[in-house]
Amino acid sequence: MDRTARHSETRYGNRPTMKDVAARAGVGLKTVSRVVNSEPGVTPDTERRVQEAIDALGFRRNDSARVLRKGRTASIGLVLEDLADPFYGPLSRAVEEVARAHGALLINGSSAEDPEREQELVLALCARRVDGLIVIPAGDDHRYLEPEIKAGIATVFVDRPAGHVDVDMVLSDSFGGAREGVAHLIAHGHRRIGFIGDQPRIHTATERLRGYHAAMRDAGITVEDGWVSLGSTEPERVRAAAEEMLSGPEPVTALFAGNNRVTVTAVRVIAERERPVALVGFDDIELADLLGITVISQDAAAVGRTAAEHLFRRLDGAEHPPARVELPTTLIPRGSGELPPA
Amino acid sequence: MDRTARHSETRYGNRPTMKDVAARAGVGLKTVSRVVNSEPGVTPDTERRVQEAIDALGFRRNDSARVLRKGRTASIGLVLEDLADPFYGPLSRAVEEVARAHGALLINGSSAEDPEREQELVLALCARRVDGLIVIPAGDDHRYLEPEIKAGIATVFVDRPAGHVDVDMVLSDSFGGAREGVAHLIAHGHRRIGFIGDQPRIHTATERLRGYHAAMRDAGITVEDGWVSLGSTEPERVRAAAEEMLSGPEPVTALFAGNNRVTVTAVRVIAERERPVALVGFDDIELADLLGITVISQDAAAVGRTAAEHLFRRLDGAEHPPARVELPTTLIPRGSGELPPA
DNA sequence: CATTCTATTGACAACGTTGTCCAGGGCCTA
DNA sequence: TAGGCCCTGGACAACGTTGTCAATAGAATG
Repeated sequence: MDRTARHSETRYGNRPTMKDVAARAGVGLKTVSRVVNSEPGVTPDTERRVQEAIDALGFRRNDSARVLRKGRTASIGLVLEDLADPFYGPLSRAVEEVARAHGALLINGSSAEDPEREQELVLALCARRVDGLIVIPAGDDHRYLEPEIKAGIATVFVDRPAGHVDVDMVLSDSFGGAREGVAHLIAHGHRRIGFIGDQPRIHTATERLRGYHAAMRDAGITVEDGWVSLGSTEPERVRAAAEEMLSGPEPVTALFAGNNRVTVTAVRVIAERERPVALVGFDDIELADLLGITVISQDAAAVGRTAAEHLFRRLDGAEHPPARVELPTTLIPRGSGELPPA
Repeated sequence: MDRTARHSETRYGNRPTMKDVAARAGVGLKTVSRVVNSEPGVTPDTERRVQEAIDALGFRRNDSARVLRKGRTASIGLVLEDLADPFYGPLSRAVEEVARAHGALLINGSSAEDPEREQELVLALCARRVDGLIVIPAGDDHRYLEPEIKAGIATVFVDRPAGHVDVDMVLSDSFGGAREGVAHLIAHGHRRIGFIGDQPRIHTATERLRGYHAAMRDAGITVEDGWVSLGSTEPERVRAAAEEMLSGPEPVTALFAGNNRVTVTAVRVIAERERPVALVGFDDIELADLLGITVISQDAAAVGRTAAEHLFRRLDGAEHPPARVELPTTLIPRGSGELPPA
């Protein structure tokens, strides 16, 4: 028994290869390759014989080998925070659609807001030689990406900017959106307005807080201690923060929620209270219309689509310097943001 | 200029390989491989020299080549219906977590309920030689998978059964859940109950309908024409169906919604009406507690986790015949299902 | 000091595909 | 009928990695 046979015995599955197809069809290896890739230069008769052999053996081209040979994988990587978050589902789906239109597959990974896990995922994707990367960063230093980018892996950052590397970015106007939302509350008579947001190391969280402060300053309102709370978006934490702001002798009369998860918890807390509390949330939520929740909406699908289109433009050879796109947000009044101060 | 050089010029990116690292470190190719894979038998000094070369060149192992050599890709494929659907986000995330625990990456694809697209995706994943597949089928004939399964690609079907192939399946108890939900409405005094579900070619849709019929039969109620509507879950279609059932001289007093998308639209339609209409929906929805919607809940994360664990058990060598797991559902009463008939 | 043993290292083939190039056969033209 | 050309098909190398095996050097042993 020669070495090859011994080895093939231990292999898993043992699928037919082009060589097997060629043998069965009585043609050369390259001819099979030509048929599989619809290359010209094969007589209809030969093609038929090859096709029959392919069907009979259940042959399927091994894309790993193809990738190795061609250098391109026709796949892109998407690293986001949590696929289970309703904001990222549509974003991911939009990326997938664009990828599909370009004949590429999508490899997905969730960082769970952990910078180390983000890096681990990104590098694993690079080792797979994905053609491009779309990253919603968890960390704030992405110098580890430099060799990858230099090596030609196109990269687009989404939702939050990249740290210390010069790449394309697609962001939502967090600052402007939050400012508009808070100004909306002020326009409806509120002056004591609370802000509950995500952890301060997350860029969008601080941007939205900046928008809050800007709106307050514009209205000449001094933000008091205890009106602002940044931290995890765990329901318990948010609940505690909200209840704190809504209690005491001089409670806030309105809340601005820094993202969809905060909004959900805020709605619950407010629903339990007697006194009405105005609320504007960043990010739209399903059924928010029925609950009458006023939100600052960002179009997750549009963000994903834009990012993916940028990426593929790069892959198709676009050479312009890295661009930073900022997508606008929309205020959708539905009632909760138009309540007067109690 | 020789052929190699000419070719490498046209290559994209041109990353350093182990050969380059070896040359720089002044060692043999295999020694680099050993260092990269933490294999034993390398002196600390050599290892340091290699590591320096790796860092200096920004080398990253090419996993495509590795896969080709080793036969395993350490990646699994997940084909579902629509990543943007809130039911699939948590499912997908759960699969990802299990995959991560096994050191595998997840490749994702949405079939958009199109059987052809499902097949296309599945075969593309097979060509990538994913180690395993988790499929939420759109079509009802999966014989095209036979060569793949025979070739050793482990496969688990989720949410809906496979057609004409014998594989592992993880399902929710659609029949039992729907039956329980409808019985719940009957127990609260309803007899005229409408059922709005997904397209009849989708297995869960017919199973849930079967559950509806069973509950009605158990209660000795004859289902009248016009109480049942299966079709697309587009809001317009569902809205039309609901309004039809709720109009006329003898309207239904309660609705059973066949999935989350139907529920959402049903809630909207009911909210617009004066007369209260009872509602039970299949699948839980975010904020359903605040809206007081009674649902039959299936744990999407548990479904995903179970499926992924089955898959990896197979990949680890489990040989038992294909199993069919059915996960139970839970009735969560929140008000809408406990309304008496108007 | 000769000999055996072990630890370290590298040469080489192979994984399955695609790009390059050459051979052979048929056809056309003069 | 000879010469040239085009069309089809196949042999071969290369992609970057890992498994196998052999070679070398140094240590240990007698």
